Amino acid sequence: METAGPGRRERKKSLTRHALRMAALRLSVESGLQKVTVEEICDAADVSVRTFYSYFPSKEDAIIGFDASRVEQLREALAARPLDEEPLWSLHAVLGEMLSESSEVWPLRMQVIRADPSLLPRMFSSFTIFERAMTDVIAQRTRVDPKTDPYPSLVTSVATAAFRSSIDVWRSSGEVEEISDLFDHAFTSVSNGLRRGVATPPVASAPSRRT
Amino acid sequence: METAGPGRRERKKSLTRHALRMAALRLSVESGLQKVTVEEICDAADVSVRTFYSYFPSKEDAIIGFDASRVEQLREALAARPLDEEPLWSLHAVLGEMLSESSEVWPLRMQVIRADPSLLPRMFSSFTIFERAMTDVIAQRTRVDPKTDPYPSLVTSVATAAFRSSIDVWRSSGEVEEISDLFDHAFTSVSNGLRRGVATPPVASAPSRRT
DNA sequence: GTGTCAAATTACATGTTGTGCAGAATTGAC
DNA sequence: GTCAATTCTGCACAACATGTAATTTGACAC
Repeated sequence: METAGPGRRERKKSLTRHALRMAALRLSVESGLQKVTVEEICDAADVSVRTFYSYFPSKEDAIIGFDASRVEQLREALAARPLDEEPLWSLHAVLGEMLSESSEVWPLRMQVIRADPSLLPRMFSSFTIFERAMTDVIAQRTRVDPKTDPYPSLVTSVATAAFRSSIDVWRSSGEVEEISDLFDHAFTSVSNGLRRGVATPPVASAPSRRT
Repeated sequence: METAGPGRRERKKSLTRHALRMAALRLSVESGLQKVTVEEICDAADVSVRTFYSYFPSKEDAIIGFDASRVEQLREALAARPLDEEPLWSLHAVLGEMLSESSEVWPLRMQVIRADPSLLPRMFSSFTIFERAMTDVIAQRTRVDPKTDPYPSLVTSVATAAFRSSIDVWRSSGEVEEISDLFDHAFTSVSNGLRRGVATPPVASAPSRRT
């Protein structure tokens, strides 16, 4: 055996974490998050209630929270973008990757949110750590101090705003349009300065996201 | 007497609401929101705990929540903007008004947030109802259906993103710069498509906000 | 294997939050 | 003054979230 990787301890931890998250999702899909108690989630995952709170600060975070490990992945993804790319489009690439990730949690997550839309703002709140990471990387790449130069913070918050808006419209339109189209369009529109009436040509200056 | 206005009932209600909010703010400034219990707030405002929850859904909302009445004011402010103004700049005007409002709550609010920055994301979450209102008005003004046309949603979320980012940078820079300058600069930058390296001339295409 | 240490899990106790409910008090209209 | 509607209140109660101390588990050296 050569799978050095993380030891049994770390492996069990992420297993428990995942079990808790999936239990929370599955139960919430059935009955709605509000009707599910932490105790039920823990019974399903076979851990004590107290342990739950050492993995997630609250019930909601098990559903819509952002993993610190995931943030690191995305940080590296952003750092790997070509240096001459406009930061806005680098973020487009990273967020697009996030959007199209075919994990098992997204469909369930969306189902829970559909039953309780008040979770959506809360989910976007949890993007804060992600935004901070992106801001840092962009500041590094553009060689400015994020504490004084507003640019890195502005680009990331605008990019996530485009992301948010795309999901919102996608949802309120009955989830009928292709979300990646809305997403691409949003970035093109932002890149054009959001001028009204400017017909945004279908992904003109946008590097294509899918290979 | 001719002050028809709202009757004694409504007047008392907003009085109680305000008393609760101020009590929550004052106590939180002293000890931090987490150390303050709802019971203490209610004692200070001289109402029962049960009554508190008929005014605010949670303790945090008393501090950073968005009044429905305030949303209506801002809705009207947006509707009153000239019709030929770019929506982005209409929002700039409305949000700017909000930023420079010299209410008694903002300084206290900011002090509480300074002691517990995790309230900031939560506060922005409460902007949701505001964003929905703005989206509606802009859809009306541009004569599109906000359910299918992504433009209104996109402009508002980008505008609030610029707002958010300005506050963030203002805070992390030690609150030393003039926030309205950061704010104006952010909108100019967005209007220019966020292109890096494009020297954003100090409020070029921006209509001046202050008379 | 055995011993040792650090980390993780656990049960227990506890304070707080948020809600349902039913009765008392207040308000405004007639 | 009567009456209906609204608001406030006290009480009960489930669920949340955290501190603490004891126990179990994994990692590592010998």
